Amino acid sequence: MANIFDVAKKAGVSIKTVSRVLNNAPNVRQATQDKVRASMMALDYQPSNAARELRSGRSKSIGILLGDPSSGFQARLHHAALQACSDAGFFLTVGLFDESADDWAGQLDDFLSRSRVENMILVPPLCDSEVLHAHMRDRGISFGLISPSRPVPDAYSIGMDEQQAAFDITMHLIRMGHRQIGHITGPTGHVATGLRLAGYQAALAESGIQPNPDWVRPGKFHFRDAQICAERMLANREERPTAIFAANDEMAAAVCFTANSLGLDVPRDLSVVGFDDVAIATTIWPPLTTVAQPFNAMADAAIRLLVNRPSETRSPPDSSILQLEYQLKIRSSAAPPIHQ
Amino acid sequence: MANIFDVAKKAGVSIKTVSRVLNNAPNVRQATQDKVRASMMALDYQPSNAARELRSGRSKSIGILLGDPSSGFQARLHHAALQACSDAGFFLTVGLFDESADDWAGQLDDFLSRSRVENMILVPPLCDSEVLHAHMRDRGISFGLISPSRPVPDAYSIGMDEQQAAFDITMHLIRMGHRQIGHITGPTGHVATGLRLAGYQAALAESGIQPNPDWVRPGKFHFRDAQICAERMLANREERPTAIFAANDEMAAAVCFTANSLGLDVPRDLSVVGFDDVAIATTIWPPLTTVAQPFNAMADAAIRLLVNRPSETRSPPDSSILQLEYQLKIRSSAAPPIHQ
DNA sequence: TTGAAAGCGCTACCAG
DNA sequence: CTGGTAGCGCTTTCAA
Repeated sequence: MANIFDVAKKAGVSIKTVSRVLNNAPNVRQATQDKVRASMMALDYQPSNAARELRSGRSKSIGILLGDPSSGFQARLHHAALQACSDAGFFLTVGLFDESADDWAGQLDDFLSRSRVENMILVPPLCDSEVLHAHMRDRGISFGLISPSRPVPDAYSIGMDEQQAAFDITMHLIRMGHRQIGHITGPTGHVATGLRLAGYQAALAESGIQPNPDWVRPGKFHFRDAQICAERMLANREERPTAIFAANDEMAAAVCFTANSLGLDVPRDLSVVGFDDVAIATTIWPPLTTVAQPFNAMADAAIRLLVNRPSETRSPPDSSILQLEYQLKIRSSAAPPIHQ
Repeated sequence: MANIFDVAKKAGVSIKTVSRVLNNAPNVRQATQDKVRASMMALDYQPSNAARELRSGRSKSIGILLGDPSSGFQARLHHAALQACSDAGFFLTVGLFDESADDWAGQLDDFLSRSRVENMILVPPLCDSEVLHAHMRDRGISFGLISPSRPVPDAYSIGMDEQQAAFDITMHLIRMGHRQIGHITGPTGHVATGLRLAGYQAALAESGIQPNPDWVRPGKFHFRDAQICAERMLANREERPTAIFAANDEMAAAVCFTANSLGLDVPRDLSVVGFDDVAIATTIWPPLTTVAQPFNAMADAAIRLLVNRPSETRSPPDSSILQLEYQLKIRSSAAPPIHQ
């Protein structure tokens, strides 16, 4: 494989000039640049990451810590990070993380030493750990947080307006004509749980709908728990919701499942909406109407901020969360209620 | 961060000796080794991958090409590869691959140039592409194939006995007392489809059960298609299967879904079994009885073979598939039929 | 069994 | 705007 000397020789310049072109340094005449680039092209030149990293001390990898692989949310974020890295010419170095183990800091340290990355992306629930933040600061690691509960000093925080999204999707149901709307929440203690619930409540309030406390139940983000919630909510044939908003897609799938087993057709007899837009939303049938989190945009933003930090954004991260645009995905799990 | 000179100085040896210890080279006295290791420990020394790679030309990364992120199968394999790499002290470099694009060879070349890996793992469907094999051979890349349809010269092939597994899980149903067993197949053209079907048929034959052609239907490995198959199979209340073996877990989930909507309880009125043991198998309720593919063992084996190649297994790969042990996961989606 | 020294491919300092 | 040259941290020949 060709190296920088080959390119320089072919272009009739010094290796330093080739290096400048490679790094988009200023002060290279356009004509020289073109010559160099042509030469690189002709030789199918690819710079050696190892050499660049060794010499510059800067790594072309961005680290991410991932836990539960069966979580659709993490899987989706993982894929988005992969995509974003690839687009930015970086590599993603994944550290498998045991969230249930005690030693979070130790696990982080091991990963940092082994991988030598200097940029990290943290996703929930790790992104809210102050111990982890402190360790990264100590080691001079820059980090981006995706969907943290609150911004963190010296870190880039990226998220979306979850409450507004929950409001919107509930309003979608209301505008279709639903007034009996249930909600299955996430686990207590999880920020998203509160935000999504608040959005749901605000939508009801704004529409003058009296909330029914029996129709708000805790599903812990799990299929099984949500199934039980749905059974309870739908048990009373006289008085049951015509629509259910589940705080994530796995739970929405569970609601569909339960409805079916009670002889209810989705969406004819019951509308169901979810949140996140992960794999299961389009695996099952009917596909779920849900809130699509801007996973790709979030990962892109995180990487761009991390990577452009010294030049473009020369300021240290401000202490706020960069809110990205979510999207309502209208699919077929929700429809107007049947009025008799 | 400490470097090899620091370690050498502290241990009172030359850097060459430290290097020998690092690489488990022979010809280092035990006492010297201990001294060096102690010194490494004390300084919290981590060798620089960049420097090692630059000098030796050998990379600590193993490449993998991944396509459809919503495929539970690929997601599971991805995670297994991550785990195996981490255990072996390697890094996994993922290339996002567009299986639906034409230019497979071009995509591979790009990845290879950019990443500079010299070891690759290929998973279905890429692992069966002869174009890809040829390109890797040309570039001197060693590669391991997971679940290829047939072994490939100069490559390590790893898989499991799919037909036997399909036989086993069908027999599991039969031993519970089922005699009316349906099967939903994968897409035609996919090796696993034929193997799993053959295992199913062999089990029926061995048990003297007359196969019912209406009860074998094509689900293409997709939830939606399988749902339609299940509706057809279960439509006839007089004459319908008491158990269905779906050729993957997503389709088994679809069968559960359909059964529910027809007022059938799983497993009381219908037993359902799947294949693969991916995330959805334990997300839904009841959890699926299924065949657990040895994902972790397959990834481990692939990496071990790739990495130990020069020394341990000095022979080039023999042209056979290393068959690993699968496991029947007995969960609650299958039970004995109710006899009246 | 150990050590001295060369050099992998690149970036960065300092000249010109 | 461009070039010479030192050196990142390690592995590897070659000697001892």
